[in-house]
Amino acid sequence: MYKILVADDEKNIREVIREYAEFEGHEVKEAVDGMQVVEMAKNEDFDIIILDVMMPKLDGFSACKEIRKTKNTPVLMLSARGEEYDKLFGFEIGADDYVVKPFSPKEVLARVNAIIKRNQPAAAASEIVRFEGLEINFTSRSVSIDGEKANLTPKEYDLLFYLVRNKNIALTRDKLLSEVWGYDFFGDDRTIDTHIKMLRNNLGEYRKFIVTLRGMGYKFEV
Amino acid sequence: MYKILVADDEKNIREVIREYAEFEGHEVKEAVDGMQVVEMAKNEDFDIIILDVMMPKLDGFSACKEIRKTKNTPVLMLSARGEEYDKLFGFEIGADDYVVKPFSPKEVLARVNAIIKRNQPAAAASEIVRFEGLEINFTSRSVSIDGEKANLTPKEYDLLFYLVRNKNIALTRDKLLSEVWGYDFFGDDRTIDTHIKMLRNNLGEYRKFIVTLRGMGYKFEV
DNA sequence: TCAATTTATCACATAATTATCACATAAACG
DNA sequence: CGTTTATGTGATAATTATGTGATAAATTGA
Repeated sequence: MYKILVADDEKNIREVIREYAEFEGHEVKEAVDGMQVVEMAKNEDFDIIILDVMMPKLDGFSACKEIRKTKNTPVLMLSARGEEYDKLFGFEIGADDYVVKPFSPKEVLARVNAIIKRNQPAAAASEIVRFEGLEINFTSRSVSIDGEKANLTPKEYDLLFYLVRNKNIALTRDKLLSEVWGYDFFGDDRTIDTHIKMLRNNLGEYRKFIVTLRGMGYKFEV
Repeated sequence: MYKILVADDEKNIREVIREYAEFEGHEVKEAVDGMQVVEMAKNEDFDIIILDVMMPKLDGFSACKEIRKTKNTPVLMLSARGEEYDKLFGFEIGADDYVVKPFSPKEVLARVNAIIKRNQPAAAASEIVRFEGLEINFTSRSVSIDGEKANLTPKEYDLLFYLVRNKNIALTRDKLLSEVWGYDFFGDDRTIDTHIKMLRNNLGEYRKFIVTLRGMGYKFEV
């Protein structure tokens, strides 16, 4: 069962997707404009967000960009034929896939399933991501650098994994502290800096992926 | 490592895919038209075939159909925007997935990986597994070390078997307790450590396979 | 039942990790 | 430029996690 957020100003579009998705056993929530979908996406974790390109208040592209500032939730774009193909095809705005209207709900759900599967590899398959020579295996809790096994401490793993799971998202020290150290940690902000330092040392040349956001925190940027 | 066959008449398309795929450690062969790809696909076993829709001599749809007469090799279709959407979306011709040009090689490889994983169900577990001189026979519930029968206690067998069945997967103490001891065991976490200790002692030099994941638990790593 | 075996827990030894501090360095700012 | 502020970093004490031997409790099998 997936949690799906559908954003479209046309009621019948939302309904046809809802109907089909619920038939497949998914949970569907709806948004009617770009502002609303951004709001909902920030406050709740969805497995996928389906965004119409043409929406009141905030268009789909901008909504997608806005969402991506805080979450990596997969996004499927819906566009009418002829609408700004280049943006769509370039995947510049960070959408995972798109469907051109008119579509069949079956088609949309097939893509939804494909995207989610791609983003949540089956339990059997190892969950591995790679950035150049930096390979991160979440399943086996291991990291290798140019094929060489890295030896990280527990906090370093936790920190790196969190950064990577939220890659390209700016993370404040507060956010990192509460997510990696736990809400009940009341120590010093600067503790993070030390762990970032150690993580960087362990990552060798791939320390470049960990970028400092002055006055804010850090992010893993690829 | 997968064997990938890329068929496209555009050289730069083939090259961009080859480059990215080889970076991921795959083997890539190329075909420049529909006839050639059918020929190659029939004579050699690939893990996946990437087919452009528009190709000289024989188009991608027909090539796919032709290949499917003799092989079930997964097929990923590449199509330019606007090309016969209906056929594509219907997956009528038996393609496993499709990507619309222009695409990012990353996107293509992500789909390649997804398709291959989907098509290679985990091999049936062999009743006997061997890691160097450590032989584990699940059927007869026995373990031998360099040919010498090891004498494990029931819990040691259970623990070892579980670790091995989940090799290369990080297992928390909680997970081990609930899976090996049972969900209704409410004892001490550290009990595991003692059993790991005894198991290690029994495995001799092959204790190296059992690695401690500090702050987390253990895993069997090969 | 009772001895043998297995299991769970404890206590202590050892090893690894972590948080913090102090100072160095770099960036931002007027 | 000099000042202020933020981040980088080495050192280290304190903390925490794991390894392990001993032992008590539980289970098994004759």
